[in-house]
Amino acid sequence: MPAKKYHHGDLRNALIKAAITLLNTQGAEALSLRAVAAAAGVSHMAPYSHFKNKKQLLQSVAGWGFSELATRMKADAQNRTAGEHPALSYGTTYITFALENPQLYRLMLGQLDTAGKRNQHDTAIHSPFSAPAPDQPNPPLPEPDANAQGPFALLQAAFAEHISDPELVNAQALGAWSLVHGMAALLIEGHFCIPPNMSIKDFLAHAVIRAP
Amino acid sequence: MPAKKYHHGDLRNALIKAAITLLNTQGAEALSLRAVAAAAGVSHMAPYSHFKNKKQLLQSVAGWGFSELATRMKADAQNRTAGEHPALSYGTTYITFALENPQLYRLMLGQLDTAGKRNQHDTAIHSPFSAPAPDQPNPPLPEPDANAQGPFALLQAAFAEHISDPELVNAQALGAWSLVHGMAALLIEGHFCIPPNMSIKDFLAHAVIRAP
DNA sequence: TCTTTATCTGTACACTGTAAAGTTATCCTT
DNA sequence: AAGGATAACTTTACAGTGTACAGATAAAGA
Repeated sequence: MPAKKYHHGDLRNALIKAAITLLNTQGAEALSLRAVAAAAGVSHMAPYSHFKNKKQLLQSVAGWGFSELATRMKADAQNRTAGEHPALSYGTTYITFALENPQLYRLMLGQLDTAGKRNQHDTAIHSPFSAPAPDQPNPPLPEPDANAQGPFALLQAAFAEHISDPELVNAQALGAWSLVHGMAALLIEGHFCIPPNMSIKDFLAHAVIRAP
Repeated sequence: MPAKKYHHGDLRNALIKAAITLLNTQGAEALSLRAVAAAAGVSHMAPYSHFKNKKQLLQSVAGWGFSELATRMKADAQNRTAGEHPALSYGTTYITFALENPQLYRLMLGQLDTAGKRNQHDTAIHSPFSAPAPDQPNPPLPEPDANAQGPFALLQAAFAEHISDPELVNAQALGAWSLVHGMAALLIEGHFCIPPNMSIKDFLAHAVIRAP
């Protein structure tokens, strides 16, 4: 293993990794570009060889998180018990991930928007439900995988099995996504807790509104 | 009207107002303490006479927003058509508010947590669904009102009418809250749009999951 | 070997939040 | 009305931030 080279060799991924470590240990406030560089053992300007600016580094971190989340969602969905609705599986994985990685999840949410200046036609949803595509150039960290069919499409397909109206299918899928997304956000901010005698999956199932 | 006094007289509220204006015109990135002070026509240290630090100013801004939102929710809920579920009314108002004030809403979300350092027992939910209590000392801006019964309690009561199990009532109310919260967040980040031929209320009603 | 090029360092600057001390006006007592 | 206490505001100062620019270094190709 190379001890201390001038050219790091894999600085880009090392920076993302360092950022995640820093995030988990010191919190989001301490996540400065300089601190990340120092944690990776390079000068505070080295990151600019691999990222346009701080925001782009954070987006790469978020992208890695989304990629990781998508991988887990896919895996859990395949292992689910027969007859279980895919949405329940996805949602449980999603919420579990958020609760296990609150700092990272918060950062992911923060990088979701296009920095406020939403320009014309960026349909790139960049979310767990439409495949992240973390970054274009270098291959990111372990690179879970770039699956063509995002979870959201599968979600729609699941609802389409019992509903004919395509607009209703869409609304239902978006409703499921919204519910899970909102619940994760409220949970990690501590606005309520899941009753200790319930699993996340049970609670999620109970939280689905019974239409009158 | 006083032209230019050394003692502003109402600087605290002027700062909150200036912050909101700055937020809507220049965006969140430009919302520095110094910029807010300058917009209010005072030195950059003047805010420290009224706020402990920047975070406290932002929390007051968020608090004003929550107060405003709660007022609207209450008003709309009272004017709703007979038979309409309170949750649908609340949700529509909530989402409408978020879409009309995306910058403010984002800031409100960001100030929701206890700055990451969630300490032991802060049950203070500080959200639209449990009354904001924007700040303790000075009376904030127009001060909509401090209603004892928060929207969330009313939400629970509405579900309790048709459901007996109290734990299920709670889960349903939290599910409704999560759905609305998540949908608002996803909408303002542009992850999907409400079909142009649908009202927010219609879409929300269609998004409620039809349990199998 | 020499040149090119990507990667990393050093220096510099504008801007941020905030600490400390000084200034000014208002209020409260007499 | 005089004078002192106090709250509101200003000035100065400093460490930390993101980033622009120019230079140093090492790897790769000629």
